[in-house]
Amino acid sequence: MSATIKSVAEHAGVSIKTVSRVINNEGTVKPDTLAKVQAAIDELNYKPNKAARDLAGRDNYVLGYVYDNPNAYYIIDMQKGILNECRANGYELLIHPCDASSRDIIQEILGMVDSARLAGLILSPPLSEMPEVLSALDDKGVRYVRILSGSEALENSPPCVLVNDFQAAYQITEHLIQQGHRDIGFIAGEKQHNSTIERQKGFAAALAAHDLPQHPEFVIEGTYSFGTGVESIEKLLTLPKKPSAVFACNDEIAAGALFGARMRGVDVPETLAIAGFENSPFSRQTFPPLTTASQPTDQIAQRATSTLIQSLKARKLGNDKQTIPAHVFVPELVVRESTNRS
Amino acid sequence: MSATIKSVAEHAGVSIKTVSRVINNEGTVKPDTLAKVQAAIDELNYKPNKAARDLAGRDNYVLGYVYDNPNAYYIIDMQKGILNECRANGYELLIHPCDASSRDIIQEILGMVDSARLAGLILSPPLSEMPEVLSALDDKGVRYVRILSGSEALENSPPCVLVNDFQAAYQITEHLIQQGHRDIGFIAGEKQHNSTIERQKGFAAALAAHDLPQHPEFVIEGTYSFGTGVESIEKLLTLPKKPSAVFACNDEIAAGALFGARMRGVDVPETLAIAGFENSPFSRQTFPPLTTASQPTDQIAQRATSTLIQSLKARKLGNDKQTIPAHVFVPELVVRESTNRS
DNA sequence: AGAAGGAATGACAACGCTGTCATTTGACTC
DNA sequence: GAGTCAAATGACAGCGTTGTCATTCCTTCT
Repeated sequence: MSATIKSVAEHAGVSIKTVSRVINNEGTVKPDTLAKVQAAIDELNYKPNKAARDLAGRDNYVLGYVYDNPNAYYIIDMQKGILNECRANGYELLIHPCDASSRDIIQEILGMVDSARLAGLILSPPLSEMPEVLSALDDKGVRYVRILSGSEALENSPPCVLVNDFQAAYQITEHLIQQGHRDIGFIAGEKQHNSTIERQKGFAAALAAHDLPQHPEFVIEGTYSFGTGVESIEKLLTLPKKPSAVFACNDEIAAGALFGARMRGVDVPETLAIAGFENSPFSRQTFPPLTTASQPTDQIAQRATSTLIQSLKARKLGNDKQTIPAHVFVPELVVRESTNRS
Repeated sequence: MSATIKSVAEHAGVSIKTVSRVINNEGTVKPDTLAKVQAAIDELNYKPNKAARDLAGRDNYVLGYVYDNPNAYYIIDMQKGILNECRANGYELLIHPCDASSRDIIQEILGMVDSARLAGLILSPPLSEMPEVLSALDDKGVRYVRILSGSEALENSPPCVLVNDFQAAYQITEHLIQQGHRDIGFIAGEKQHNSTIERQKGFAAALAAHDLPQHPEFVIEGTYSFGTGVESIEKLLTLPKKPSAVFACNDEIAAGALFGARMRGVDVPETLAIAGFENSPFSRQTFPPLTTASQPTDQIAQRATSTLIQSLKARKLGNDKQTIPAHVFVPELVVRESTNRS
């Protein structure tokens, strides 16, 4: 059906191998030969057969994105960013949603890497933070890049991209303080997630920096879900001394908190200010819209992918020991009506 | 690294080809040979190399999902359903978000099919409703399954799975009428989408069936977006005669309408009832939660995928002319507080 | 017991590409 | 103008599977 490398070679009057060199940008082809080959490729509308490349070559142009995250907006943005970078570099993407709490999650991932001969994996939280998964991948020699919460990568760690949740949470909290709030509640996501930990640290640090007391009873543990928001606000608003503002660990919790406040007839932001985190689309669609921290998920994903591809290339060229510096993203404060008592 | 078919063959004391027969369930293997081979496969933890299969075989175990849809929840559910079926049948999935309005969308899709040697494509709206895309695929002989709005498939059409938007919209409208509403607004999505057309027809049919007048000024055209909801409600609420209920073409529009109503201080559902469509997660997360029609997106996707795989098998066996009957899904009415003036 | 014929199995080429290594080309030196 | 050497190109095997066709093994029938 479609043109093969052989037909291109004949068309251009060169050997198959030379065409292969052109396709792979090996750089050792004379300019006019290159032009001839390019012309033939264009004319025949030739596309390399991925299966054949994968089979013949050492390296395989397929990346995998493994995730367990109920947040549809996050996943879609991740996919978008990854795909952008994949397309630019001739890679394909296999997606693999999974259940991180499943007993044989490791076998599942390893099996997938094996059967699809993946070149590398992109890992986002919570999978990127599970030591047993990482060490299984290390043992097998599977390349991967991690996206995770933090501000500094460990020495000699596998490549990663960081999101500075601490700083962003600090800023959000500081914004609430500047609005005059002194009693600020905190609603946490899953407490084993780094993002939760970092955000809570940022929150506490901002309070401390402004000499405000920490109220343990103002900190509610939960999950990254709407339901947690609803329930937590219930708890906070029935306290003898109530907070006047709440920082929710993500927008979904914040939306739940907003819902809960409304059910109890509490006005937002007049009586209670609510801030979220993530800048997901619905932070703009609640009433009132949510103050939040904007996390450029697609850019983070794209950066992670380019980092992975870079590390793959480094390995191919043999300089495997080279460490790729981790890029750090800092989510930006976005102020909207939910905290704006003007 | 990983075991090859050859090692399995040696381990089991049979030929490579026999192992291949086992892997592919060809059924012409004696039970005890089969058991021996299976044991060897399990013991060596052998996984067939996809690239090699794709290269050697006629058929390729990779499906593609091409979509252009801003609705993250919809896409994630689609992916989930497709992947379920893919895994059950040993297929891989390549996802390809794209811009349906792009000039060379057809070349883009064809190129993707070519270079990844896709076995078949899954198409959801709006791509599944674009004649130029479909005929390009037909010309190229690319197999695909469509998901689209309707209640009956055309004769001899390529395989598809239908969603009966008409009937669901009829039910929602009837529900509003039963709540005592006589002046009901309608906010449409993109008017070229079949789903919009069918939902509007269902709406009109229900009004007619209950001898209610059609108010053209109550019908607002827009897009499937939050913004449309906000703007449309503005238009409807400034009419000399206002509707007492609104049927929005999807949940996102409905959420926007709710937002708009709230901005104008209009109580929902007391003064204005609002219904959406889709049962996306945030229809449960607005205040008050939205009445809607539940569309089992992941099941629809799974069904579409199994239909595609079935049609692929049929072609392989030569009985290509066999038409696979289209399955019809009817979204179910879900009543929540946004229309419930009790 | 031998023939016949279908079921089960195997040998081998082929799929389209890349890696290795050999060969050719051409620029430069003396 | 012959010699040198790097750059450019090519010939060929091999990646792990499946398709084709040949072969072997049974079962059944005469």
